Amino acid sequence: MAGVAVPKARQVYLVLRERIASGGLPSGEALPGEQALAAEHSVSRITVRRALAELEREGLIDRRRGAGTFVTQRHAPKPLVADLADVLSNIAAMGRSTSVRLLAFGYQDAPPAIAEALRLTPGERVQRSVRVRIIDGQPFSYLTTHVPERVGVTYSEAELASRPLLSLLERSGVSVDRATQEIGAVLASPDVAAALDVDVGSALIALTRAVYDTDGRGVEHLAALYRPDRYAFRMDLVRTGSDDRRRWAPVAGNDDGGRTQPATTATARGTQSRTGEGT
Amino acid sequence: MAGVAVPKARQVYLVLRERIASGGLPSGEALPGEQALAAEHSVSRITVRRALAELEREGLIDRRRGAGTFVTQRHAPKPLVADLADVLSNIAAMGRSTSVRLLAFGYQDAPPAIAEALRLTPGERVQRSVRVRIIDGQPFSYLTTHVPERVGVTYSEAELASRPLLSLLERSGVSVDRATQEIGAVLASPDVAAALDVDVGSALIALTRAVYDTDGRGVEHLAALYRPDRYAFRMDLVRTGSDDRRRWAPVAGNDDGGRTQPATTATARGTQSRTGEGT
DNA sequence: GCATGTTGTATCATACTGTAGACAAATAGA
DNA sequence: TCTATTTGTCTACAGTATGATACAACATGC
Repeated sequence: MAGVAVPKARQVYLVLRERIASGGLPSGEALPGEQALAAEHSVSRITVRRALAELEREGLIDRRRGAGTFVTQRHAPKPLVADLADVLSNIAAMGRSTSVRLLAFGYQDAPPAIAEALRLTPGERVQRSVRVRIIDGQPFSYLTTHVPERVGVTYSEAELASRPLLSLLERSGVSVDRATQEIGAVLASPDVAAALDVDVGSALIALTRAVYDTDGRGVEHLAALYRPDRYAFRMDLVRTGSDDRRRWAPVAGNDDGGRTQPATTATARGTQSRTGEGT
Repeated sequence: MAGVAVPKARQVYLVLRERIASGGLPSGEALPGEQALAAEHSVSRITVRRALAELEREGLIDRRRGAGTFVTQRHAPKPLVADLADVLSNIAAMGRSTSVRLLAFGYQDAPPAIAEALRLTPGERVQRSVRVRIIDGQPFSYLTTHVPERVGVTYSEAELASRPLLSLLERSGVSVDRATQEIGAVLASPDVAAALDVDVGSALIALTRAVYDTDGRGVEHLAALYRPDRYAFRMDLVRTGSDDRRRWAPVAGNDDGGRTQPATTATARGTQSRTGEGT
């Protein structure tokens, strides 16, 4: 890691921000003193102060000379929660205003990874588009799609910017049948960070989806990146089966966009590890 | 961001590492020259060289004076893939050797966020445990659980380290009924980073789950963090419904662990997923 | 009041980060 | 062979990050 290390001040900043966001340090709560934080993280007090200064600049904490440092009252807005059992439904059904910004649009040879996922012949032409989805004026997802050329030519650049891609495909006569998606996590690269208005190196949810028609041909490949503070996936499960074969089954998506939850009215989000032990 | 910025060398390093891992730069492919990379990222050549030096140290690239820089052939091992539709089944069924390391165990007052999620009375006592799950000798998940004291006392610390928590609960007479889980992404804090053997500030998948019994009482709260290079969630969907009410339905977890998939050559390699209790 | 603990400020020293330029050494291709 | 390109190495310099220490200003509780 020579030369590419994360500065200590940033590490302390990240830990404290995470602890505040996750509720580990409730609103109004006093933080440990700067000396204590310095000892806890094995850094100097000045380094701790840099981290605290950044948190204060962002309005997460309130520092009062002689008194201490306190978590600001104002709660961060809860992220939009999408039910994974019905991920592909129209997000507009959730009653939020969304818009789309088209960042790139064009045709090219299919990258190897895309061609493999969509079962295309190597070197086949695909349409590539990059879109940013915006909710209530703030970007929350960065979508890169690849579509085989024969499918892509059935709609225009303008249509892509205004209508969901899936509905465009079905309008074009594609009989969408199956999809496989995978969820992971990645760090924000500079271009994505700029588009989503986050710092480079922020954590993002990564969703990769391949959609197939009834003939098993790939018709869409989606690589989506979501801001975890504005978007999360939820899934409700019920325990089914007899005693000797108990297992879990997903609660099928309902049409209110997943608002009817069996539990958790206030989706406690990101309940994250309360530090301490380990190593 | 004064004082808590990510160094440029690390940004370049992260971007290139991501591009290699994602297949954007296939094995054997030549990278752009150092001058070109410097221009592309708007940094000096020396900064680019620092990033390349780190990539070379990790064995991801091969640099040859006079020739150029090339992506190493060796493929990174693909992550273990878990089917989200059957997430809570026993991971042992995957035919991989897993073990657990218990990092913390004790009783305490319920943190506000936990109490809210499990619908506990404020200040109720809970059992807190921190475990790291290891597969094939390598850590891949960091699990923090909170269980109401009345439930927690029915099993011992040693049992927690050796058996899935869910089976312990059912053995204790708890009638597990429903669960809600949410997926997001976070950055690794120092303690988690050490336990999972990753750099501080790495991206991790965050899964938060609340489990309830038939009376709607919370019996378990799990906050799990996964290394995305060793673990990912997958979900298969089919398009159902008549033309006017088309929507997606999850493919229920079947007992071949979801081997009957529509596609996903990319993830179908060999051992297949049933998955991960508590995991 | 006054002791204590807190944050704010200042100083100095050291190491790390980033930039710029120049040149050497090796490779690949004409 | 010759040329252009690429990586390897070196020097110099400015700016930033981190650390150690001391002291000032303020708040709280006794």
